[in-house]
Amino acid sequence: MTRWLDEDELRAWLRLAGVMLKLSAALDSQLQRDSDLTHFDYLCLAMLSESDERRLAMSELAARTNASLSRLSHVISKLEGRGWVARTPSPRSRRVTLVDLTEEGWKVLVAAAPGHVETVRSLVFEGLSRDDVAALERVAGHIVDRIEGTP
Amino acid sequence: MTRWLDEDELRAWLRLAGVMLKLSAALDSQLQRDSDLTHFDYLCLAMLSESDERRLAMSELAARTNASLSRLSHVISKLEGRGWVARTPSPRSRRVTLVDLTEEGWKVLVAAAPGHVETVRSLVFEGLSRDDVAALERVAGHIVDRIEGTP
DNA sequence: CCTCACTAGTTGAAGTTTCAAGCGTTGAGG
DNA sequence: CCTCAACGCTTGAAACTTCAACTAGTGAGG
Repeated sequence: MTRWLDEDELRAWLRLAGVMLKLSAALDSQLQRDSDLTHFDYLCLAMLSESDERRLAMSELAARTNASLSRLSHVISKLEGRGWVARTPSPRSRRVTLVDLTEEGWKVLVAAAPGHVETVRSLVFEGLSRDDVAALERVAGHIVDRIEGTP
Repeated sequence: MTRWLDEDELRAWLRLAGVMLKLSAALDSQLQRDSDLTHFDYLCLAMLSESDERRLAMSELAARTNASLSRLSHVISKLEGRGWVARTPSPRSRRVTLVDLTEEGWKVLVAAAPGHVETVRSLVFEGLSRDDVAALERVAGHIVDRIEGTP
């Protein structure tokens, strides 16, 4: 027997589903319009910029951006084509590919960041109390944990 | 001057971004595996099934599924090809297209629902308190409202 | 009545993501 | 040493989404 969602859960679920569809669309469209970047492109550049030497192995970057290696590989090829990242073989192991953020890529990220952060602030955090932010972190963390615990 | 996110906001934001990427991927993959349906396909069938006469105009369905008309049109063509929905011109206005859920489509939805609900329950609600559910609804509602208020 | 801006929907191409298959590398066990 | 399964990554095709352009119908204002 299926345990259906009760009334409260259903309302919460529909809103969460709305957030997933609309928020990611809104972020994509702002970044696309202002910086010719996908939200996922942005995430890649941002993760690289925050790592030591601004460089990461493909697998590590895939993990940090929650993406499949295949998706990442295609996107990195695109970004590489634009000169924003560069692939270099790892000296450590010949099957590892390292991705570097180039100076160009860094500039693109720096130029895109303010608009993106502004959008996130205005769509998500504006008008949210401290408690709301804490609850958001707690609940979102819970969901991510459950997903990662169920492969 | 950009107002950056503070520490708490940043943590909450990274988790929320994780939810958007991972939860929708998880839902898609469960539905794809078990019922050969996209989460968006499922939403279309579900919205139709809950409406009067199991029929809606394209625009109305687009609004309820948070999709562009173009995206919807392509997907409805696919579902129509499988015999799960049918397009009929509206008697009210010749530019309106109505979409009906067919008997076949209804069966597909009924077959897919338990597994989908089970997945949602297990990834989202299992282990969440009443208060958490309320907070989720409140915060998610807040975000959706802000997006809809900023077109 | 017209006109014209707007609405509803479709379409094809371009861009993105997934899927499945494949290639070379590594390392644990025999 | 070998072997072979697992790892890290890439690739091409298929599936999906977006984008821009387009058809056609509607209705408010003149």
